[in-house]
Amino acid sequence: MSHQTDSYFPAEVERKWQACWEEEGTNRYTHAELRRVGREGKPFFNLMMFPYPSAEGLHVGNIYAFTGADIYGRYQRLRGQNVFEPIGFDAFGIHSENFALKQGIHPMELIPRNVERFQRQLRRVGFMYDWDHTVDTTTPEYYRWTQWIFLQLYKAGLAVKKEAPVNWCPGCNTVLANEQVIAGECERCGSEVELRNLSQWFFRITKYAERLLTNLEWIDWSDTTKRMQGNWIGRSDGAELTFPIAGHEDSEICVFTTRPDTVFGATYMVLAPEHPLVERITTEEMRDAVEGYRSAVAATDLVSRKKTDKEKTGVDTGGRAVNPATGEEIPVWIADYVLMEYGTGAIMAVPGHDERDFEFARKFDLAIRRVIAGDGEDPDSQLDEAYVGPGRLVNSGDFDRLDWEEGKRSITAWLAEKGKATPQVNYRLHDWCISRQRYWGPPIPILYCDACGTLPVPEDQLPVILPRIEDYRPDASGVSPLARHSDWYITECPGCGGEARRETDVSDTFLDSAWYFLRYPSASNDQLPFDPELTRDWLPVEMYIGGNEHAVLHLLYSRFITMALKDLGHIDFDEPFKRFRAHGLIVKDGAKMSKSRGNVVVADAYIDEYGADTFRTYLMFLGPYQEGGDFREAGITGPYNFLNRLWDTALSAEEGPLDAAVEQKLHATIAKCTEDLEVLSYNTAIAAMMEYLNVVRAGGRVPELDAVRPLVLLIAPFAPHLAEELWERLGNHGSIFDHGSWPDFDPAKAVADSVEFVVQVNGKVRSRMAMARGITEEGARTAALDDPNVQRFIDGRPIRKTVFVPDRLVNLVVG
RNA sequence: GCCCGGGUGGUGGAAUCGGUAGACACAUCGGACUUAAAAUCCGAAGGCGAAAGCCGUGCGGGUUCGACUCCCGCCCCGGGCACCA
Repeated sequence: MSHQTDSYFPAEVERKWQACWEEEGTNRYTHAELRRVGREGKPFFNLMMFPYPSAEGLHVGNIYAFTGADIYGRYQRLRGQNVFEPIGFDAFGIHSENFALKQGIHPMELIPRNVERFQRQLRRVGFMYDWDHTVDTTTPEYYRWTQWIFLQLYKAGLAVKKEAPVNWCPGCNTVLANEQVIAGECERCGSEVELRNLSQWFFRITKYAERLLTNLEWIDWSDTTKRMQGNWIGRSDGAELTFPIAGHEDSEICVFTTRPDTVFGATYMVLAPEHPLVERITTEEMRDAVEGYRSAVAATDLVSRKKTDKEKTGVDTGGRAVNPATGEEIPVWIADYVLMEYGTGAIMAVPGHDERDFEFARKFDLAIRRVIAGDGEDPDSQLDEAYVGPGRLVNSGDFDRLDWEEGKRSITAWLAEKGKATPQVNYRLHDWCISRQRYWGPPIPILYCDACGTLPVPEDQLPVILPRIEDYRPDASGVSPLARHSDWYITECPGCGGEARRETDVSDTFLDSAWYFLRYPSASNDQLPFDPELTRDWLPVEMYIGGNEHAVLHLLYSRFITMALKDLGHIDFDEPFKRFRAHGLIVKDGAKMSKSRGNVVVADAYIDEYGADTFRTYLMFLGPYQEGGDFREAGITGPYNFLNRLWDTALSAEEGPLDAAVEQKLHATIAKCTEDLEVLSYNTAIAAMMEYLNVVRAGGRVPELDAVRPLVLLIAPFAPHLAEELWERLGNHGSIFDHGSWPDFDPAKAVADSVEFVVQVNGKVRSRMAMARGITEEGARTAALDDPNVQRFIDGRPIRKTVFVPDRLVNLVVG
């Protein structure tokens, strides 16, 4: 029995410390503590993206993400920060609902079951979660405030109902936000998305487009994430130009262009088939053709409409517009390559300098005119394809010879003077459609009364409870299953006391997650969504770690909601997450893990066999955290052996002075780990600790206690249970995370006295020799010349030049 | 098509203000311990070569005393965007 206590049994150690953390409240704050620490301490809100609690249980991908975030939190805690690390469950939404339908279990039963299982699994991995501050978006206590946020936006005019062409998924029987449509398909079920005109609730995120974009310049986020958001917002600078319509002096065609410098080359125009002016400008002769084309386009779904590889189609309306620069009359066509939803739904076509227009002009034999000449081209150089590069203006009247950039400004100013141009900025970003014709979400808190019109549900009547209904399966009607329950949707009008109908759509699950970080500190507050004092002290979030798959969905929406709440006076910061870091994806055999591929790694078996500490360390050792890595079963024994050796070393260590070599390596290791943890370079930090342990144990020497004690702290963020146990066995009391602190290092001691010096002859390594740190060029050169092998390669030739890199190398250039 | 990220031993990966390529680990091989095996410990190892040495960081050029690192031109893989005017 006695030998047992000297061996590392992860299961035992982990059980012990998880129970201890639970009992002692090591990772929990009481309400009073949260308040006090927020006010007086060093509050550090360490956030990770809360999971969707699927029925399959915790995924290795989740564990990978959370482990990296937990390590960062534990590291900050050892550095003396008061770390608040909560977790919650994002359990509303189509995904849960579809799964519930498939299983035939009501989501109100399924979800709590999943959440419970997730909690159990999360505890096993040893995360530092404050289980007293958790959220579940499906509870009325939470979605009451999701509805409250909707109402605040509604009152501010940021939530509006409008009829619009929307993405309709025939598989899920609901609308989707643009962000949820991937290459024309539903990101959930893969069905081809259709276009439907429906009345929907939108959040006017486009009002914030510019602010969402410019703040990207200063927030401390992963570049990849910022770039994706920037592209998504898609600002483009140009001008709106007006083209009079021949024979209709009372109306004109307005177009958006980023190339006003090419207006002299606009030889025709194209309207989107849905454009309201089509009716007016179409001539009698063309009417049949135009109507035919319009109905054909209307019958086309969004997917094929937006395909770029199909041949261009279109019809001449017979109408003519006047090019405001040249005064020429040019034909007006309609074509489906012009989209109603972007810009003004109309373009001036410049076939000489736009690939799409070029292709169209070629097909329909429309005039192509060069107005930009690149290097080596003249005004008459033939155009075999659209020239979209830089150059100088040609065939452009008084503007000839101007550089195109200058041309943009000059022509816009010239046309503006004539009332034909306005500088204009456009964004690719669309308003956020938040209504869903589904069951499993928070009902949108709106009432319709025949007498009073559209009314918000009074705040004191929140939450609007999602009723338990059994027939929650959606149909193709375009209305929510809740609309089948008049006992629920018929209610009393708060305005006139008469009969009112509830809005039967529920809100998008991305609204639930767009504000959950505000809720954590105030998770149990039933008076307010977020306590003003706690919010002031704990927010914005110090560090947020999550996947880049949410770069343009969750992260953009969260920023928008935060800005809106600030403008409405509820919080005093613009940006919710001071730092955001995207982690990589963990894959298996080079492919994303998925049930359909059958390559999902189940964590439980590995934790059973090796323990959570090994599993955590292994995941972080796979590769750079921010790049992800390939899960290979074999590799796990590396970290496992390392932790075992650490255990044995710690328990066999003795009191005594440190060897010089060990001391130097110790300081170097602390320095390296500190640097690496700051930037989430976990794999190299682990490698440094392994190297250090190899030095401590080299040649079977007896390890010193002073060599081991700091290492226990360095490993603590990775292997918290093991660290606690060793900390205790080394004679300490209480949790290492409360009583230990991250070790300091002395930069002077981190470098060795002797360095291995390289001698090169003509840039090739010819010798290596140990030299004293700080050796002079002369000293190094003399030593180098003493070396017979170096002499052999110099071969009696004169030394033309000596290159000296202090403490690294000397290169003798001969010949 | 456009914008990112990446191509390094048998494998995962280290090292990029230009300065010892392959740290650390996996797998492999050899040794110790064991009746034996597992576990553990010690050691070897980029390729070619007996050795000296030569060659080696996706490919082709270039700059440099010196290039995984910088420049030019390509190829391949992963991600994002895409008739956005």
